[in-house]
Amino acid sequence: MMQIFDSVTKTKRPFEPINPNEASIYVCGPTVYDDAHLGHARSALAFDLLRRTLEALGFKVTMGKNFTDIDDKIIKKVEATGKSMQEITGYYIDRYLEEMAALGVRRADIEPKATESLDAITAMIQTLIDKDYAYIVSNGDVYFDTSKDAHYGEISHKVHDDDENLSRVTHNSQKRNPKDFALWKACKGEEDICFETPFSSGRPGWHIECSAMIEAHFQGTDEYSIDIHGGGADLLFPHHENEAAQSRCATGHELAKYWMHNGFVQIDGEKMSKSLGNSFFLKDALKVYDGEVLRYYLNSVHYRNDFNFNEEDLQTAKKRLDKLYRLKKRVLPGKGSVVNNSFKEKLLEAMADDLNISVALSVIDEMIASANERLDKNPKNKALKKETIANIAFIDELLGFGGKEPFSYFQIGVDETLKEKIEALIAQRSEAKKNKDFTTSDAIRDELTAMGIAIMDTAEGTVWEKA
RNA sequence: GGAACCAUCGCCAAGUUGGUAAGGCCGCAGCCUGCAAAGCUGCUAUUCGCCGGUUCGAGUCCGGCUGGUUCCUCCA
Repeated sequence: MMQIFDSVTKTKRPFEPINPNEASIYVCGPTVYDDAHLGHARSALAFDLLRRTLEALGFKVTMGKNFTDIDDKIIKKVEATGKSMQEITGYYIDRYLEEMAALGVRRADIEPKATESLDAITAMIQTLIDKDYAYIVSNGDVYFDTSKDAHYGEISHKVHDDDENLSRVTHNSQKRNPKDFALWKACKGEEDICFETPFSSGRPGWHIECSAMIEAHFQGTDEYSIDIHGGGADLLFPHHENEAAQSRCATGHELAKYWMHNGFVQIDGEKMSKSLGNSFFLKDALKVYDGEVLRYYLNSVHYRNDFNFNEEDLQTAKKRLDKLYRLKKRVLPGKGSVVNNSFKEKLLEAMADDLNISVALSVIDEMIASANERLDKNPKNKALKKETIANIAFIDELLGFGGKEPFSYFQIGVDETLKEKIEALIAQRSEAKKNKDFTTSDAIRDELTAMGIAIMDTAEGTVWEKA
């Protein structure tokens, strides 16, 4: 039984989907005005793990992740660069998908964009106006009236207004209540990007697009539109609170049965932010580190915890992944047989417990140690080799790592010229070793070490790895 | 100012319903090796930020304190 920590009730709850054996998930995607950073990666990775786990447990998963492609920041970028909105958003969407693919994140089944969902957005706003949950002010802006929703605040538990807060958000608006938020922003000038609607010419507010897209793309039931709504911890308020309110008032039922939020990424103990100058863009990380190693590292801490990114821990994570690939080298070539049942069950049990990745990784480490031990005792254990191949394939399917050909894994970043040089040196060393000329063979090994190449002598000959 | 979360070995990090501390990295000893590396074996927290309380028994529950982070404003 899958257990999910629901951020609204703040408890682990058994996952009982609204439709038997199916799971509908909607995750808030990026606003596409800039490159994705490690925080985007972590969120994408966390929900990729959720999706894979649910699928492994037998659920038919439908995953949606949106692209916010109308937004103040995008408009600013249009003004700053002179490029069209489509050029900008198209570029960053492509980059996002490319970079997430490098991390092994599977594409969502539904990837709606705000610009392609204007009918649904307009319809939902019109419904809210008709039902008197929303109002139009003189300049054409449309606001949601939070005082009309008795359940407003129940998602984030932020019910009470204190005077301090009121003074911060009230001014400069024709809002009826301080917490009311914009569903639709009317055109302010020629520079604006505007769409025609019955209420005014303008563009959607941030929160409404998710609600509208969920209604447009998911079936839902009388009680809920989707099973799980996810996103970064910062989205809980106001974004998800507002989404929940709009959907509740427009549809008459709750938006999601479970709400999940992932923790933040910090860099060397500090919040990642532009003002601190320590934003770590994924594209830069991928220049230095292999995508699979990054995936392993970013997923190695439970999704709800804050994640402190640093080089040292990443190298430690790589060492752990290396061990899996070294085992894979020992058991290949050959075809996999059947996954060890107890191993599979332990892995699934760990992941079913609100994605307990730490336990899952320890189960894998124990499998690796056990297989190595038995292989030491009996290097020709074919059945074990075949089972291990199957075990690793299962890890790749469930957790998304371990799928590469092991020799190429250890040779990432080594070009053909260098490779030939390394292999020539190894051949020379083998020759020297054969002649018991250990002075020469050790000198060659030192030379390889200086090149960042580690070698190891095995029964099948000398193999090498890029350190 | 209001609210939430977190604090476990040198480092990273599990530990729902209280019952006597997973796993990885590092380190030490050994096996293997020409020597290494890799792999394997063994060792490495009587203790879970601090102080009280509840209990036969608490890392796990309650109260207080200290430290860190986050949200309340665009944000994964």
